[in-house]
Amino acid sequence: MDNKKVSVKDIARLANVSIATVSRVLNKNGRYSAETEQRVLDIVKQYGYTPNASAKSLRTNRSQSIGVIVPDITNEFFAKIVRSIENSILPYNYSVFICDSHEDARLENQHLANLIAKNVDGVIYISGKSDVAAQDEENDLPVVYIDRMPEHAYATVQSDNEYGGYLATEELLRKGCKRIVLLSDMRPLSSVSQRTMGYIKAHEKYGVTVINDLKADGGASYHIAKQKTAELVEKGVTFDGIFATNDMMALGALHALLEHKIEVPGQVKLVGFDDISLSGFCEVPITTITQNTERIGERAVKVLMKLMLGEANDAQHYVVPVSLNVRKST
Amino acid sequence: MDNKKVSVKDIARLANVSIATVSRVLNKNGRYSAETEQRVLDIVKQYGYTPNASAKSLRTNRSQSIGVIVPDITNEFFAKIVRSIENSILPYNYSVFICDSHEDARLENQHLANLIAKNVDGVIYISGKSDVAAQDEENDLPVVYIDRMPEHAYATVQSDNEYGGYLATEELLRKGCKRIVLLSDMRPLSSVSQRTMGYIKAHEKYGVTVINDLKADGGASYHIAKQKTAELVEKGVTFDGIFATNDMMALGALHALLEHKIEVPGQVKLVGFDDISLSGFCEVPITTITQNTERIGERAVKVLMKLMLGEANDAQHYVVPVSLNVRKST
DNA sequence: ATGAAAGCGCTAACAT
DNA sequence: ATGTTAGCGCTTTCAT
Repeated sequence: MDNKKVSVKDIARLANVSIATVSRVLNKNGRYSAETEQRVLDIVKQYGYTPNASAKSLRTNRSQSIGVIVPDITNEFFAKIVRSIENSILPYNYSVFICDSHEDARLENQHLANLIAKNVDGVIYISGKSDVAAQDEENDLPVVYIDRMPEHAYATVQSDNEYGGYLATEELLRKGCKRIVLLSDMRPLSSVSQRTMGYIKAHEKYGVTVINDLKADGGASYHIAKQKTAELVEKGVTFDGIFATNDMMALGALHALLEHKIEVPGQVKLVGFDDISLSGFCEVPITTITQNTERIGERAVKVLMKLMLGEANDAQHYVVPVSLNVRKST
Repeated sequence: MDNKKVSVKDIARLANVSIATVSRVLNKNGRYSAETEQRVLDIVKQYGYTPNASAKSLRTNRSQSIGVIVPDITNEFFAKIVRSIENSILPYNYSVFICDSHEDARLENQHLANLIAKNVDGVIYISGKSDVAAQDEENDLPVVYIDRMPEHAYATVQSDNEYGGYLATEELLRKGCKRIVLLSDMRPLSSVSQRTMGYIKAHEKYGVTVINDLKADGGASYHIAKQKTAELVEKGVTFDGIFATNDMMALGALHALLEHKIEVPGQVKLVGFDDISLSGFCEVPITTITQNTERIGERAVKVLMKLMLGEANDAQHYVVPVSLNVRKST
């Protein structure tokens, strides 16, 4: 965007070589003398030449950029993943388009179309879509799904959600809880059902019966969780533990309990999931499952690079470990 | 990225027109019959044709994408702005590159260079740089600065920081505080100095002397604020109010006070800035200044569009209103 | 080791 | 109203 942007042509002229040679030097393709290389590089530096990405992209059909589609960049958990993705791909000199889908499938598709039109080399995708990846199959765009796994996804990276659910529930069980409410997102997200599975398995392991009445489904939001919890209390349901499938819901539950003068962890113990900073900073710091956002982002980039370079011969599925972060609520 | 991507050429052939006509239809440049238009559009739809952005960009020298440089996408305040920017520019069919600078000037420059190489049409920039915008002047890339204002910036959008600082301090003053600690980021950020100015003006207005010993500078972080506040208490400094220039710092202060058994708002009242959700969810919900992230993003996009379209004849400086959100800490 | 030239897909003169 | 054509800046055969 300089007033008069210099091009290969200019560099070639100034260095007394052909444009082909300039291109070779710039791309380290060999077949030039050390001397020529130096000369070209000097001129390049002197004139602050940078190759025109559009031209390059047009010619090579690769754009050196990727897209990342997230449900809500405002959510710390997703923001951290995005940040890790960016950090991890920076060394490869890729740029990243961020698309916030607002948990809306229509917007997701629009964004995906935009990204394709922009010639991205690959996409990292946290999709709200529970099912298939139909349109991704058509075009052979490399896509790695993270956090939520649509069926038939070829490449995925996710936390060990089931074990996380297990750990969370086990923590409650070990601290003596017998009637544990499962406060879960009702959307058909793989992450949620996996966490639920962990909840069930922990019960089995500890020989405690899962009580279905204690399931309180709803949206993933703070408000719904708060309301659902309040309802349970007001209906007189007895319970001594809550496992919320994410921290925002755990926080909502906490507030509902506190408002009803129920002591945490005295009367009811509480575990969340994600480990967003809110869970550590609230009235009663909440025990939670830490997701390693750093690792998730790194791994997603690694896998995507593999796909983009055509080095992946078969499906790529990665699971990153989670850990229990015990705080005051248990 | 389809297996065999269709091009204007294909569409032209299939529709029995020239490629020029196809281009005209697609860009609504007129000089074609309604009938031709229909035919072309049908074919386009039928074959799912999308123009190659690289080619278009190469030809027109515009990429239909912008860059956004933020200090920390993980910070809810910045994330909200990013989201608003995205929402606002979506209708124009621009894509946005996100660059997280980690508050690091070197990274900022690298990102900026990358963006320029990627041919972005403009940049929205939350810079850590306190000074100038030297290199932006060279290349005539449209840049709008938000939140933090380097000197000589041509286009800026920011909150009414001074008034925010005034409102915050006034709230403390009106509730009877006489000795108000200013807990501020020591980095030379325009936003901080403006808020400080508001703090001073409020004192003047209410005839209360500003006590310089009560200034506690430090980084913008939770931990530093907590530590600084603890120090004040331990040194036996008397104060009855704290104005922290952002919510994370306010939270740090709150925790330090609580740990020292100082009642909030009983003994010390506290006001923050930003209105991130954390400030509403903590032990003692913190009174704060709400920044209208929505409006900031919208306005930034409006201004940037103006610049990109060459419609701005002179410097563009916008200030968006703030408001006081009274909670429990005052 | 180097150069000439074709062509990626598109837009915009310039014809007609 | 429509077509022909040059050329954006680059990579990549194919020569030499």
